[in-house]
Amino acid sequence: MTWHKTLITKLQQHSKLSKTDLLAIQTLPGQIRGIDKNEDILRQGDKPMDSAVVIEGMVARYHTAPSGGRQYLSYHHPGDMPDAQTLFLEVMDHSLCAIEKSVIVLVPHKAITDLFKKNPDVGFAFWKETLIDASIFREAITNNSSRDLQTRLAHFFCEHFYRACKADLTKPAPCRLPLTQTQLGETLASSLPSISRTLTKLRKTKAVDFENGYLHVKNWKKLCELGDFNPSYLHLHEGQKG
Amino acid sequence: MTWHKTLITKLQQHSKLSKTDLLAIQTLPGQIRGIDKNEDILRQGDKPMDSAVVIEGMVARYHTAPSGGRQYLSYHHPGDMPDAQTLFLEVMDHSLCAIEKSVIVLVPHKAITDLFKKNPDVGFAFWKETLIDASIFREAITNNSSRDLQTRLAHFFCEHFYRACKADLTKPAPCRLPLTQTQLGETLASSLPSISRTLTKLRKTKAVDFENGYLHVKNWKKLCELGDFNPSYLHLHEGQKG
DNA sequence: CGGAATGTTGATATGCCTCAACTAAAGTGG
DNA sequence: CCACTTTAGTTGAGGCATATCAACATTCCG
Repeated sequence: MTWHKTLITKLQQHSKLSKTDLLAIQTLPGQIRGIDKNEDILRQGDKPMDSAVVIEGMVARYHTAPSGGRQYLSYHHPGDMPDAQTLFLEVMDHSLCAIEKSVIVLVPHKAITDLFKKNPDVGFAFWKETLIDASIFREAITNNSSRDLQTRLAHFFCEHFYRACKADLTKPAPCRLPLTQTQLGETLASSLPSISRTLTKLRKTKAVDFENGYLHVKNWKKLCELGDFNPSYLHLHEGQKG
Repeated sequence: MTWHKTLITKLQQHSKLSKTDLLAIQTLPGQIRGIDKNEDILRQGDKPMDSAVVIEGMVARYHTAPSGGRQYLSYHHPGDMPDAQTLFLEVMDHSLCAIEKSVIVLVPHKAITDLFKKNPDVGFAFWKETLIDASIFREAITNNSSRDLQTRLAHFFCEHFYRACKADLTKPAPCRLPLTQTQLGETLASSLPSISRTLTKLRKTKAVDFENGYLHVKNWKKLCELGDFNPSYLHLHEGQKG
């Protein structure tokens, strides 16, 4: 299977694409690159000439505080283009790293924007992707600002599980989520000990269990309630609005 | 002055547009609407057929918690299109309201996307606008998650002041910021009393003063330090990558 | 097998929330 | 124009969630 298929599958989660559009996407050139665990793909300040499509693994965006601490902003899975904004924003305002050993494809900006000019609907699909991204950021603001830690954690698990299901990444019951508790803390504005204690509390609800990089969702409905989770902000109702 | 000029000025803050593009933008139809203070323009769940351009005043996006509380997500000024995402996302995942008496222009989605198909560079300029939006959301995640309250407040003031200056909204020294302390709290993940106390502390630094809906920046450099503020995430270096 | 990274648990400290009383300003109607 | 009501802001006291520090247990990995 070519990497184009991975990208197309992702776009089709929310956009309808014509035969012509699909063929056009498949003409995109790209250079495959393996990334080690914890390796940076891009750093704040970089001015890349291409954008990455995730093919395997998981990558994350993060801000670096003056103290050196990290604030993780989002996580990305196969089919995602986590630095799509570099198509039009020259300078990276954050960094991009691999959470686990990953594979990406680097696609030159010029090839992408030329494609958009010839096939506007492809451009709209990519645009929609970046708009869903923005919606996820908005939800993260609310999650980290307005919810208590247990709700926050549960919400984060819900989002990850829901997206993984939609992308069909989670065939067997346990869902891969290769994060340390430290990273969960750096995502959810919390400290490692608090994360640990809150995980224990969540475990006792019998709704989820998180251990060794795997998420075991035992009671989805209950987990959604615990996390105040409503998936509408993910906008994955397939194909509506082109 | 027609409302198109307001929109064009905003786009030109970050994108170069050709004569043809400018003329094309000026053919956009739009319906002018006045909005009262605190009136909602759009609510979570709405499926609008047009997008709003702010012409006068200030509007905000917000999430509503189950308890009824608000989390403000962003603030928008003349020239902004705060619901641009509805071009491609059918359902509103948040609400949009006027912070003060405002004027907006409603532009039909169809007219906008038709324009993009004929003039891709105009589409790219709008796209860039939504990408800057996303960058601001990312910064808000970090601000509300990783910084202490005083830094958070100072950063918020920096962002507002910087954007106002770039948009040339702040000819006289005091910069309009028509928010109550309650709203500041609902923006910065804090309570009213904490905001009040922190404002007093900030006042004592002689870097800023905020009162009666006006922001008095007295020492910009110091305020930036207090707020850990670096404007690069606003991507307003005019015309590059246009 | 040994060292590093990760996770658990406890004790203490603290920033901020909540509640509450009060002041000040602004908007409303007689 | 003034009394009344509402909204906005200040300040204080007490309590709680969570940060921080620390010791220990566990797992991972070369």
